[in-house]
Amino acid sequence: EMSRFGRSGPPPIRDTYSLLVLNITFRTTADDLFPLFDKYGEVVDIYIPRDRRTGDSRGFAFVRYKYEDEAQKAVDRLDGRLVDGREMMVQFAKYGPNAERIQKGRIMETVPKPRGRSRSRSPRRGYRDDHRGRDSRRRSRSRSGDRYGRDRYRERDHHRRSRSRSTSPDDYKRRGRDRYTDPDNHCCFMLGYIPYIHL
DNA sequence: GTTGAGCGTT
Repeated sequence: EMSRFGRSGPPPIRDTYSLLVLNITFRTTADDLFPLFDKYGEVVDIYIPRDRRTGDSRGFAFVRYKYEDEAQKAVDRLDGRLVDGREMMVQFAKYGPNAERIQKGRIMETVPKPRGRSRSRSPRRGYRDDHRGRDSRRRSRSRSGDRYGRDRYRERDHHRRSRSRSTSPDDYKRRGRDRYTDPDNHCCFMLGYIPYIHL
């Protein structure tokens, strides 16, 4: 919901190349980063981890590219770059969202090898559909720029909503519930007796 | 209105 590129969640993390961007300001957003990184290739996602409670940036970001050479170029050109008064560090990520080890910003294939039969059937993994050509890539890049604009608006909207969110009477009711007299908690009551049952 | 090593998403 925050700063997404596609419309249905983040793109699949496989077959993308993740860069870890360190030392950015706590107020630096994906909007600030996108134009910088977009210069060097097709950015498929930018994610800035935030504090779950406050929503504050944790001061770093993940920028994902579709192609390795473009990601590499971004590292070469953007590492050490001054952004909003701080020198950001750009490097290939080493761990995935679920702590998978990744190489060159890409998740290592954990796909079990089809042992034995029918080996070289499908195209090899290094395969890139470059047959689309440079032009289609340029065009899809501008389209993602448009989507990006919408997301940017939605991000602000989301921000407004969460700021204006206040404690409702329902919250007080929920909080005031006594867990020993609340009918909804009878199960917990009974569970407390289970250790004393001998069977 | 503050902070500063680090590896991520309903």
